[in-house]
Amino acid sequence: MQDEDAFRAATMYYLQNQTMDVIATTLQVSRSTVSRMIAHAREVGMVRIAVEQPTSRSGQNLGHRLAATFGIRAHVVPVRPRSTELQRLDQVAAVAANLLGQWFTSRMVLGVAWGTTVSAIAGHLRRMPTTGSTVVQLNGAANTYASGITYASDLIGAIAENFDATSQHFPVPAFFDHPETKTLMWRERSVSRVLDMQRRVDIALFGVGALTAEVPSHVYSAGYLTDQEMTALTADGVVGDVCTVFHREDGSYRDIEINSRATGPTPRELRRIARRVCVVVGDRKVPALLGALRARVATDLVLDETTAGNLLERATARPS
Amino acid sequence: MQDEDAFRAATMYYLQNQTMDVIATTLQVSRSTVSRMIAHAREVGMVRIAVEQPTSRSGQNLGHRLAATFGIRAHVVPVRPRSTELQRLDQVAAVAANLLGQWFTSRMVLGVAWGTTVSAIAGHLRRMPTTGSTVVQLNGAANTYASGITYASDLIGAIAENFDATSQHFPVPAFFDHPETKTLMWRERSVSRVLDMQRRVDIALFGVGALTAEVPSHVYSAGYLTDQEMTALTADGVVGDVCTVFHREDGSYRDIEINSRATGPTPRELRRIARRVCVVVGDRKVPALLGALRARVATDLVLDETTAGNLLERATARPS
DNA sequence: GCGGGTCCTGCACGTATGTGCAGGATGCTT
DNA sequence: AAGCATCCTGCACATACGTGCAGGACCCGC
Repeated sequence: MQDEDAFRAATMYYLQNQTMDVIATTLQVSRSTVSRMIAHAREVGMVRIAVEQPTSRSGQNLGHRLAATFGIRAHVVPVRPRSTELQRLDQVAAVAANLLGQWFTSRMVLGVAWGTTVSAIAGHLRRMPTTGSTVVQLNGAANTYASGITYASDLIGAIAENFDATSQHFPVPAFFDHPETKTLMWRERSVSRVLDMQRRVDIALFGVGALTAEVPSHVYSAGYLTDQEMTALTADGVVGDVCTVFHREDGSYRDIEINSRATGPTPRELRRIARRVCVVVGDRKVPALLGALRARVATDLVLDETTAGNLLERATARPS
Repeated sequence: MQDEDAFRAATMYYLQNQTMDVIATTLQVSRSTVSRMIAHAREVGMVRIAVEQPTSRSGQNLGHRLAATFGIRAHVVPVRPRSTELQRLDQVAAVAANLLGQWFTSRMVLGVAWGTTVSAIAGHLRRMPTTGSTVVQLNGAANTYASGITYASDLIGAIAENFDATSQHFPVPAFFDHPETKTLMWRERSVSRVLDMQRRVDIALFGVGALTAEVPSHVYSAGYLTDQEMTALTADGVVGDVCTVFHREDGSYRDIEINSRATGPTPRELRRIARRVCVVVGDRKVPALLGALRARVATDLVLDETTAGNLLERATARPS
């Protein structure tokens, strides 16, 4: 049996730290095969590696300070000082994927937003079979120009497949044009089924969108919003969004017209979810992130250390 | 900060799988230092590695068959077919130590027996700081000839130290000469304090002693039992012991005179403990192990695969 | 301020590990 | 049964990693 030998090899390698040569002899195969078997074992999630903050030490480091400031669990990812934002995204996504793999188990429901960040995370997931679990899309994804559904749909599908979970898509646009349409659609059974599932989410996974971005987030670039809408948002003091629901830097999100047409859960709705994992990379996202944290959308924050530093600085420099 | 950098290095290495060279550049140290930092991180338990049985597959393998036969969780350790018993002990102990490290956390109470097996496990523990936890000795250790206390005491102390736990010794002989002495001692506060702690044990760790051993177990060799007592045990059909309480191959342990003078918990008392980890190596221990399992002393069994094979064979060949 | 610890680092070397490639097995198709 | 595609293996090489050793920083105590 394929996996059986991989398990033996992985056990001998990681738990008993034998060299691959010894394992090869035991299993009567070549050393290279053992190398491949162990790689396989890692890929299918048979091997789980966790690195934990040493418990001691006076909360002087970024992680503890973030935790103390915002009442969240912070996972600060070390990155090289001069790495590009894309590299950082990759690193942070790798860590987030690992964490998700540890937290998500059988019979759970995972809610995911869609976007560059979540997509990067999906790319780093390591196969981990579960049973009876579900992956549900948190916000709509079709826009006026392209259906956009393929993208979000592939993403959800890939994540679900990774966990052997069933996937639940959300067949609505990111924003409705008219609030009334939303009200009506929300009564459709095809939609309300998804909404029901969203209420059962155990872990939510999302990034934040930044309105102020030099490189605009997917939501703003791909024709989801008109110029007119963008202007209105700016005038309202909006800095970004979480799951297509916009907010200001102080964490408020009321009286923002477009939110009545948005399809994702509001911060208030999100807060009903036990574990809410927010993954962020990029200094330009700091104001949006600050607002998101003040709206208490996250219980866990995964970010690179430079962004973390900037976030803390801005949070303490301009207390809301 | 020492640990801080080790954490960064370990994260980059294990979670983002960067090469040590890259990490060295980032941290501005030499690659060898990074290698040492990561080794350090592993040693202090900052890195946790678990290997899990792939969930699938038709319970044809030893682990599943053992689990099904005895209603326990079985952890079968792969070993080289021609390895010596000492090597196997080493391998199995490494795995057991790893499992213990995963299970034992802050504010728990760990009960340990003492003996060759437990001693080997202690040697493989990786440092893992906890708070508010306790390690308590499960059975007495002084015999007629030598105090024996040093040995058991060092063992308990070493395990406790590994977890930053307080240790609770059990200052009584392995066996009393007269049952009445036991009764009286059990009322002493110094003893009853330990007994109270034993009742709060969350995880128990022990091996099994085999009476039939070619190489006799510590308990039988070191002058703990007289020749006369050994003869009596054999006549009674005794095959081995768990925590100095003897049992027969069918799992019964009543009407064995010496048990009334033994200091360890009986199977019945053990069964009150939620997790009971039995670690066994050696074919000669199979009959004793079989009896122990039938007495339901264990919830988790860690053993090498040849012993596992023999155990299953004997269990099915001679159903009690 | 000087000898003698102890601890830590980088170097250099040998060993352990990952991977492109080519040959062989297996299984499916025609 | 031959043809073809796919998968798997071992070889050989390049790379990555662990560790003994020697030099330097630091800390004491006198």
